[in-house]
Formats: sequence, structure tokens, C-alpha cells
Amino acid sequence: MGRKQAFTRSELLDQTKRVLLEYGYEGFQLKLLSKSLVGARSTIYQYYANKEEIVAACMKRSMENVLQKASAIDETECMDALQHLLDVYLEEADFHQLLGYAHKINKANSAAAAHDLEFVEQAHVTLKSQLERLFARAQEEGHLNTSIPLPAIIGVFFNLIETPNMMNIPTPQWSKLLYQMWLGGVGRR
Amino acid sequence: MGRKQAFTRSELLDQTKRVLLEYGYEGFQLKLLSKSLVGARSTIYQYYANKEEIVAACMKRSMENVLQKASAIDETECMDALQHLLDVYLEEADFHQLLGYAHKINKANSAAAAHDLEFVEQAHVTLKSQLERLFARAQEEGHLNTSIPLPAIIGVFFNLIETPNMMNIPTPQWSKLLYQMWLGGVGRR
Amino acid sequence: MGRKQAFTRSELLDQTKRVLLEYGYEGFQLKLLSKSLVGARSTIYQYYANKEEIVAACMKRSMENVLQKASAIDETECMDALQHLLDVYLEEADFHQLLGYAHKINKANSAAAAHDLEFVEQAHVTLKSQLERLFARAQEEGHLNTSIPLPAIIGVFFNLIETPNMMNIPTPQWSKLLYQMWLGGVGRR
Amino acid sequence: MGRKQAFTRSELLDQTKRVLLEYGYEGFQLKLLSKSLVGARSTIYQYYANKEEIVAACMKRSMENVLQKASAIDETECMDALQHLLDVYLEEADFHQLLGYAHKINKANSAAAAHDLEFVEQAHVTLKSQLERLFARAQEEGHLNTSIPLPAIIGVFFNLIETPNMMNIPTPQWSKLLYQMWLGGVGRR
DNA sequence: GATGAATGAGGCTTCATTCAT
DNA sequence: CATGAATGAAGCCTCATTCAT
Repeated sequence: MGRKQAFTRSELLDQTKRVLLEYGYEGFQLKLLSKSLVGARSTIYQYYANKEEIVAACMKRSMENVLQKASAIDETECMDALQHLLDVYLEEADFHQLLGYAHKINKANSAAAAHDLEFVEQAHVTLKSQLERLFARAQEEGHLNTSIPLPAIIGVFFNLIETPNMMNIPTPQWSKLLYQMWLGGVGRR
Repeated sequence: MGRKQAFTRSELLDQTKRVLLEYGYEGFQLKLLSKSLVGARSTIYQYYANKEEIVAACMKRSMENVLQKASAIDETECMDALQHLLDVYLEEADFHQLLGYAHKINKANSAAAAHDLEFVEQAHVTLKSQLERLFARAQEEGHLNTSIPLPAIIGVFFNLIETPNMMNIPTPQWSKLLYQMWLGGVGRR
Repeated sequence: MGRKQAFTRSELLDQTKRVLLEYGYEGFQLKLLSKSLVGARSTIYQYYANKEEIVAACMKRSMENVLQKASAIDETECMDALQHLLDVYLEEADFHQLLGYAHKINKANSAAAAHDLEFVEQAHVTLKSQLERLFARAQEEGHLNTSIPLPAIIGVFFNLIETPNMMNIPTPQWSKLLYQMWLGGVGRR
Repeated sequence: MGRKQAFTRSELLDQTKRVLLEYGYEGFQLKLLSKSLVGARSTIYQYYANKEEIVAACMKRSMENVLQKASAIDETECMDALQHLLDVYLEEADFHQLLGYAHKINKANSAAAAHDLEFVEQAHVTLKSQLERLFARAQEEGHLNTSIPLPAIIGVFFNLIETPNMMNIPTPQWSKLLYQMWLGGVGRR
């Protein structure tokens, strides 16, 4: 009963992500959002009570995806696991950037937003501990250059994600290539 | 003698940079800017006609600094030059991020902004050609792993700049460390 | 320096009171308010950060007036004091109605509003204890009909304030007349 | 058999009255109304074409009740009749307050609302003339203090209705008490 | 030149009302 | 009939910019 929905919650979040990435958190406007959806701006409020909730929900969903994929990784071989993890992060590359906006959200405005962000925070901790676990093993097993501080190694690894893929190499190969550069360097062997 | 000058053009640009980096381009507001200056908000208009001009001028100044330092580098040894270049980019690390905002500026609003951005664009080309020149030589001279496409090597090099320096290692050492990881990788040798 | 003010804070509160009384709390709109002031609607925000603060400030001012006048009353003769108190309440008749809106104000929105309302609350207690003090004495001194419960007597006294003055009798006489009716009744003596 | 009826017209008007009294005319919102009814908000439009009509119908119904009760009063003894009239007005105390909103309704929007308000207006005149008739007789028959202007006496009588019944005395006794205070005053006899 | 105040355009959000199922 | 969803008008508030002192 009632009319057919103009757009689904999922479509809404898809566009939210798009607008967020294109305009940044402060540039995220409902006008921009509704322009890329079929209905009126006010229809958005059928799903979320305010801007903050939309952004928080978007982040939560993104985080859920990453978390699921990351936790599905087989950690038997730590170096393989790292390679797979890089795959995951590259597939959901934007999520890294989205996360950066998390602390800008005004939680006072909305309990729902606060709740979603709580989840994001927790998941963040989970991901971080997975990463640290793997790197600790990598170091123990002697895969890493001991003359380089571990935090620096981790930092560069994480930062690989943002490297612009100018040649549009398909993600799996691109991931392998980045991994190779990270581990082996770009210099002549 | 007239009224004391409220703040200098240079102070204005310093704070512009700070606010831009903290809040992003869309979050850049004159109220935030004037809060970190001694005078009134309206005084800003003594120097620049509108928001766009301020941001453009800020970018131009940042670019001038980098350009000057980059062009002072001795290019005799290309690998040394690259290491020095990384020094320069890290010293002015923010400039990389600032540049990302360049295309968001609405040039229609102001000729002065358009003019400044023209300069930035030009300088960008200059820097890029310096980089490409050096990388071409590095490859020719056999310093680089030929199995990796050059654009990927360059991309990773550029992206190093954004690596978070979690341990707050002083910039010169941090630069050396990043260079070492880039060239030699993080794996056991 | 700077431009001349379009309207003073006091004028703003005057009109606030007028609009509140005419349209009620839920009907209080900034558009209506600014229509009765010389400047633009947004100018209001030079004085108060939001609607709630305006209303709260209006109430506080009204309460201050009443409080000052009420506390200046000589309480030597309690029945005289009650007559004077009625004068005061009639002069500021609207304040009784304004107070009714106090609990509707959303304090969560503004600390300043909450603070003003705190004052109003306190003053309310002060006024109430003055009233109870006087009535207690009136009863002790045998001025009141003991067959009527005191709260009923007080209730009717307070309610006199709202009696519409259809003949537009000047306030002092009107006050005396109401007092006379209250104390002596309207029946033949 | 079709769908079960969501709520009756009468339930609708009951809640209308409740919401009106709680939130005032300007605060009367269909969302608040439907929250206290079993069906959907849009179902309201099965009964009335718009907000104004609902409020007008509510007032009309309230007025009809009062009118019926008031016209049933035996006017043989004018002072008894006044006491009975006070009973009636107290039983339907809210109606006095509701009436105050009548002039705020925008009649331009709806013929039906205008029609209902016309009725209310007429009934108001009827009630008023009853009151004036009784008071004229009361004065003629020497029941009232001739030193007090009749309009003032009527005003206070009418205003009694709003006196807050803090002790929650049952309406019939409360009515007698108010009548007694009005006629005989609260002072020592 | 420097300022504080004024302002209108534009964004967020709510709400009466309409529509399609 | 009953409903849930859709919608635009309208209210609040912010912010870049202009103005008068």
C-alpha cells in the first residue's frame, strides 16, 4: 500500500558516498544529493532524520563491507594475508577517505548518527589489530627489513591505497604491483 | 598617522593555509579565518575582493615556494636530485593537498583568482617535467627496476609525501627513510 | 565605528513580546518579528543566536520588571500590600501569559536560553513566596473568610489579572475595582 | 467487507480538542493529531479537507454542547440560573479557551470552515444575550452591588471559569465555591 | 584604512497536503 | 476506504559580502 518508493535506502547511500567523495564533508549538501536521485529533496527525510545521520550511515555501511571482507581473509600465511588485505582496501579505496570525515560529524545532533559512528570506531579498532597482528608476525618471521621502524612500514603500506592508478590497471594486478613495490622497492635488483 | 594595520597580507595567507588544511576547501569560511587574525572580518576585503582570490593567492604563494626550492636543486646526479626533491615536497607537504582544491575554485567570479591559478597550473607543468626528466634519466641510467611501469613508480614516489609521520621523525631523516623504503622496499634484503 | 544599529536590543524585545502575545508561542515567527522592526530578518541574529534565546530574554526582562516592582512594595499592612501587588501584576498583565510559555522553550538548543529561564524560575519562586507570606498574614489577622480554602482564594486573586477590562478603566482604578470585588463580592451588601 | 474504519469522526474531534488545548492554535499539527489516533495521518482527509475545517468543526461541536446545556437551564430564578450557567461553563471549561482561537482561523481556505464558524459566532451571540438577560434581571431584582459597573461584574464572572482548580475539588462543589466567592467576596463577613 | 553592523542568497528541516497502490 | 510515500512551500539559520561611520 502507499506509493512506490522513489529510491531505496541503498541508492541513497550510494549517492551519498559519491557526493561525499566529490565534494568533501563540508561540501556535502542535500541539494547535490537529491539532484542525483529521482525524487524531491524532502523525500530524503523518509530515511534519515538529518544530514549527519546520512553520512554516518554511509560510513557504517562502507565499514561493514570492509570488515566483512577483511575478516574473511585466511591468515595462515601472513604475507599472503597482507597482499589480500591490500586487495580489500583497494576495492573499497574510498572508505579510507570517508573515514577521515568521521570526526567532523556533529554527534550532538543525532543519537542514530552517534550510534553508527560508535560501530565505525569499534570496527576501526578491529581492523587495526588485525593489521598489527599480521605485521608483528611478518616481522617475527623475518620478512621485513629490521632496519626500518615498523610504524613507518605500516604507514607506507596503508598509504599505498591512495596511490593514483593513472594507467587504470585492473585492481587485482594493481594491488600486486603496489605490493611488489612496497616489499621489494622500485630500484634495480 | 592612520590606524595601525590590522594584519599583513602574509599573515592572512598563513592563516588561509591553516584553515584550508584543517577544514578543507568547502569548509573554508571567512569567519574561521578572521578568528585567527587580529582584525575584523571585513578588513580581509582590503586585500582580496573575495574568497576565491584568497584561496588562489594562497596556492600561488605555496607554489612559488616549492617552485623556487625545486628549481634550486642540483640535477647532476639524478638519484640525489630525487632525494632532494622529496625533501622539498615534504617540507611543503601541505601544498600537495592544497593543489587538490585548485579545480574547485570558481574562476568565473574573479579575474585575479583565474590569473593566480593560471600561474599555479604553469608551475605544475614545470614541476612535472622536472620530475619526468629526472625519472627518465634514472631509468636510462639503470637505477630503476625495469619490470615496473614508470608511471607506477612515479605515482608511488609522489604519494610518499602523504605518509603520516606517526613517530614524528624530523623531516630530513623522515625523507631519507621514505626514500629508502621507496627505492629498496621494506622486505628483508 | 561601523554602521548605526538598525534597532536596539530593547526594541527587539518589545516587539518580541507583542508578537508572542498576539500569536502565541508556537505562532512566534521571526518573519513576523522582523516585519515590525526596521531591518532584515537576519539582523536579529546580531543580538540572539536563535529563536529560543529571544523568547527567553523577553521573559527574563519581563520578570525582572515585575520582580523589582513587587519587591519594592511595603509589606507593613498586608491587605494594602496585596492591593499594591495587584497593581503591579495588572501593569505587567501580559507577563502572566508569557510565563505560561516558559515550559515550551527547548532549552537543549541554547545554553543562554536555559540560563535566562533559570532566572525566571527562581524569580517565580520568590514571587510565590511573597504571595504566600502575605496571604498567610491576611488569614492570621482575620481579614479573610475562613470558610473558604486559602488556595481557592489565592487562585481567584491571581486569576483577576486576566479579567478583560472592557470599559477601559484606567489601571489604578481598575485595580481597586477588582480588589473590591474580590474582597467584598459583587452581591448587594 | 472493506477495510476496518480507522477512527471515527468523533474520535478525531476529541483528539483535536486535546491537541488544541495542549499546543495552542499555532501549535496544532496534524502529526500530533494522528499520533493519538489509530490510523494514518492521511486518513484524516477522509473526514475534513484541511486543517482549518477540523478546528472549526471541533469548535462547532464544543459550542453545540454548551449551547444545548445552557438553553436547558431554568431561568425562573435568575441567581439560580447564573449558578447553573457557571456549572455548564465549568464542565466545558476548555470551550472558553477554544473560542479564543476562532478568529485565527483562515476562512479563505475553506467554505466549510467558514460555515462552521458562522454557527459558532451566532451561538456566541445567543449565549451572550442569555447572560446579559440574566444579569439585567439580577441587577433589577437588587441582587448585585449597584456601586460596581455591570460589565465589570460580568467580566469577573466569566473569568472565574479559568481559575485553576489546584485542589481538584469536584466540579459541582468547585462551581458553588467560585459562585460564593464571586457573589460574597473572600473577606471576613 | 579599519571596523562593526546590515543584508540577501542559500542551505537544512518541517509540515500540510496529494498521490498511487 | 485506508495507507504509506512524495512533495513544495515556508520557516530557521549561516555566511559572503557590502555599507556607513
